[in-house]
Amino acid sequence: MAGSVNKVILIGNLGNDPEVRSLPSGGKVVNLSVATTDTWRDRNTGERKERTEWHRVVIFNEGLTKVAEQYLRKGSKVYIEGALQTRKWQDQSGQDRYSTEVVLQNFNSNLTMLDGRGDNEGGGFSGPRGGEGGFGGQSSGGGGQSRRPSSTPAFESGGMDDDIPF
Amino acid sequence: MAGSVNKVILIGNLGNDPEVRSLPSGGKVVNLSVATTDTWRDRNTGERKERTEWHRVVIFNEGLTKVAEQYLRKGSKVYIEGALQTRKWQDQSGQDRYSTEVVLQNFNSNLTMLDGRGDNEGGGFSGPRGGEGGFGGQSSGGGGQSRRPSSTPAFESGGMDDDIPF
Amino acid sequence: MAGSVNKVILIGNLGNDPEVRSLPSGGKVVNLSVATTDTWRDRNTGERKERTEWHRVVIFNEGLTKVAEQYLRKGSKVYIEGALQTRKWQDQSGQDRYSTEVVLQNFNSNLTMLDGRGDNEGGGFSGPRGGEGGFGGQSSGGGGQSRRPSSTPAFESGGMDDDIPF
Amino acid sequence: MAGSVNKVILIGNLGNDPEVRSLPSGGKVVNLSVATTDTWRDRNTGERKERTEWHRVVIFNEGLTKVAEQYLRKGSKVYIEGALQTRKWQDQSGQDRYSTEVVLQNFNSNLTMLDGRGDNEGGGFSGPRGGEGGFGGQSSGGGGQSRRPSSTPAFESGGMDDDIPF
DNA sequence: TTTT
DNA sequence: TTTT
Repeated sequence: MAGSVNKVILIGNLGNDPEVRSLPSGGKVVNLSVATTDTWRDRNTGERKERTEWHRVVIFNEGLTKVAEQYLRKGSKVYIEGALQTRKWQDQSGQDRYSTEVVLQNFNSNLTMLDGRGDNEGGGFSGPRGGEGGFGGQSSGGGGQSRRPSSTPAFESGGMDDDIPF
Repeated sequence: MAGSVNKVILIGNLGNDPEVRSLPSGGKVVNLSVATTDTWRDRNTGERKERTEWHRVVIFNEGLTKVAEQYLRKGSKVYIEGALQTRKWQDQSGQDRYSTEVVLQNFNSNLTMLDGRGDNEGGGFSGPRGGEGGFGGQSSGGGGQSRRPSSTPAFESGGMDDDIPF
Repeated sequence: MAGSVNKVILIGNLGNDPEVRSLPSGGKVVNLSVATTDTWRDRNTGERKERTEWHRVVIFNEGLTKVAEQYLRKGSKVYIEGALQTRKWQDQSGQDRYSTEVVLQNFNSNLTMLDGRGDNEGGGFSGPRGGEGGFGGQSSGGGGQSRRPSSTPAFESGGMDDDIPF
Repeated sequence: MAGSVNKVILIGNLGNDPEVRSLPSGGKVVNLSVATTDTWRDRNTGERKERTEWHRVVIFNEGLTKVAEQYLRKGSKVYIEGALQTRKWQDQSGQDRYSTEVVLQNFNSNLTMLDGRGDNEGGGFSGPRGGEGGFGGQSSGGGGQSRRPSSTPAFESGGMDDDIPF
């Protein structure tokens, strides 16, 4: 159909290091688990509420898989732009199951690291962005994750949820 | 967590009439099934490919449930802005299952009908939009589905503006 | 800088036919004037208010200039995704002036026609989209402005899909 | 008009402290100057290029003016969601001039601070977000700009997160 | 004027 | 200048 748009925009933190898999074709696929958290005050009681949502993100775009592999780590804050896709699979009993993922496949995807350096003393970094001369995917990598592995954190666990479907 | 964004933007068509359910609270929930379709040319064969994605949309926002119920029908083209949410449920065998939906619950949601009138003879229409005086959700409904022309409301025309800078 | 996002999303109507200019380089630039209108009810008086905003859109992306030139006309409804850019120029008295435009230059841009056919009896339609095999810009063109019926491209009908997973 | 969308999404840094002005009505308006930067490699020379765009952002939304005033400072990184608006004014010579701004006025706006703490010694952090019980605008404020340590809000500390399921 |  |  003409006139279709399918876009997801997320800003959140990685729950784990990126999972990188190699494809037979030689390419790579990267899976991210990204948390977004809404907090609000209960209209009646006034108490602070919180709900964390976990998003399964799959990166096929070549430039973006590199950014993810090199710069992202557990705890990294990212901006993600992709498309919703529901994949069908069979569970062990042969039953049909569905998983919905945020897919970064084409040029109309984006992955940008939002973590500044914790210890921003002068250096800096600016990863490759597929700008006017780009390669099919805008990307921007941020530095400094590997330099502070021990301080990874920083994002608050909201009551963890057992209910995660993937 | 602070600094979180969870946003989905869709433009697509309804695969069915909206499903409206009443809640014990007196409120209503509306479910939509929205199709988006990507088409592209195969890099190698050059043939035209197409993939349709179906999105489950759930509307809790009161203003938007009204718009959906009144104006949307099977085939309607809509602009939707909501958030990704994965819900856990049990299937008949008691097994955990998960469904990911696009939820329109809060002010930061939007539902706009994009169908002009197929036979644009006369009426016009501009539904309620929660603008500056809004009620917690921006909405704009359009009439003119040819299946219910008689219910197309006729609003007045907007005047021209001299102040355009180009 | 890393970690930057500059994105504009518009759905509106063209106030005029697209203005196409050829560049010395052989490329083309297309300018669109796009109107978006907000309507709301005055909080106090309850009367209906309306404000129309005009947006200057500039298309450099090659695939999208073609879509604009071929399919868009005065009145066309479009979905646009681009970036904000402010350009400096000198007026006749040599004074500096600034114009802010929505620029569609790179892959991270999109232009999709949202007009169904005015006389939508039967045919569907599916324009070219720069999908996985795209050329640096997602695009979807639609025909059928009633003002130029003769040039309406005849694309095949996209039928409804049985594969709905819910 | 129905079927209109006017949305701007920015992630960038403040070039200056927010400018806060009080209105006769008792309300406040906050102006931000936000930079976004695109970097790319020149297709021919291969050298790194950069273009910084400055955006004028105007916040009328009450909840968001508070967030801006309390938490944002020169250098802060922010996520902004608003609408494009062009304003007409007269320069000293009485000539018409136009300024295009990103306006955060209604519920369909958002302002979220993206700066983690520069010196991440201590805690996590979670600012207020106008969720389901919000006041007409989603907001998230973050503290910890090192330039005003004394005003760093003391939010509860986030624990380490062993619980992430994937 | 920011940031990298 | 559009559209409703």
